[in-house]
Amino acid sequence: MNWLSDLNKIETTFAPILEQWYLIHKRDLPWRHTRDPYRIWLSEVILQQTRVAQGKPYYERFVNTYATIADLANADERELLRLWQGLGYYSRARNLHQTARYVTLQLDGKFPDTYQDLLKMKGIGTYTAAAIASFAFGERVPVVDGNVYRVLARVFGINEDITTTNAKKIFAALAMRLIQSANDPATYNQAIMEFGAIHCTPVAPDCLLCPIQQACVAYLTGRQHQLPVKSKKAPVRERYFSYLVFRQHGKIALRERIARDVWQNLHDFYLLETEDQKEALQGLPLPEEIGNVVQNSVVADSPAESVQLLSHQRIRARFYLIDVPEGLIDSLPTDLHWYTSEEISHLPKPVLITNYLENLFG
DNA sequence: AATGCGGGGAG
DNA sequence: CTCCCAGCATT
Repeated sequence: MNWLSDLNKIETTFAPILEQWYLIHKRDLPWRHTRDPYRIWLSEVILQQTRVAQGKPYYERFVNTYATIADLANADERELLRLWQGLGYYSRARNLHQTARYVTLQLDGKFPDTYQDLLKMKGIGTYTAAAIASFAFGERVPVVDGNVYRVLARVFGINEDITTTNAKKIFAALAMRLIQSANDPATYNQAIMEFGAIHCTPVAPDCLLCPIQQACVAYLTGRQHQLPVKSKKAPVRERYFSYLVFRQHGKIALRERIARDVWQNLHDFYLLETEDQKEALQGLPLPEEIGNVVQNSVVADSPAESVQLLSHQRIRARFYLIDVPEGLIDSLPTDLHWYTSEEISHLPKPVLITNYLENLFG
């Protein structure tokens, strides 16, 4: 059958075509100049769900601060989180630290060097394991990330919803067949992601200059903009935060967030969350533990609302600056700690908090 | 199989 | 505004 031979042809020529395209069009990125598994791992974790432009300065700071995995293993976790601040998905930083310690202490500093062993590390899933295995060790295992889903869905006309388990199996199997024809697995893996990132882009793919245009099912059927199929995500949760910013002698009270919630292990102020919008301190249900203090303190702020948009929540926050009189400090909750502005600058904090403090301190 | 987890840039 | 980014862990 004709269609069968055509399909086989594109399956075997796909990888070499992309590899050739890559050699001409690739960007010069810092992690492409090393085969050190530590640096490759670092770059891959930073780039999880993160654009190259956003992650690049963080990568530079991390390799400068922690030159080796042993340095990272010995790092203070708070300092590490401070360096990660602003990048989001903070569990990545904690998992990074945990794996650095495991490799340094339990594996005698020898980074796992196969896909299967890499998968066992905290924070390393199928994508990152494939990336490290191929980039650092040349293993012939395909990366499947958001770029790959998009490129393969279009070229091969796959309509499966990419958020489903079935789709993951289909794409993984196809990717495994395709990489068999690559001249070099590492180059091919870089190539397909780079191709998705700068050529076969989500909104405006450059089909007119595409090297596989005549083999692309989406192009030939005019469905570039329908593929890949991705089901709707859950609606954004609305949350209302009222922060009580206790201040005394220029120090401010913060505490570490420990609940299973956004910004775990980062620092913020005393927080009252309500089910609906509260526009003034008077409307807040003040708990016993702070009621006395607030009643007898000077409230300096009549705060405007600041909004922090996450991908899954919209947090509307108001900050009430509260000058605590002498003697009342002992009646505040014990998990609050007092810091100077200098000390606060070293604490890892959400962007919402950092922005407020910049406003406060100038 | 579903859900939660940040922040920012592009269009 | 919407989409989605070199995903992963947990339940």
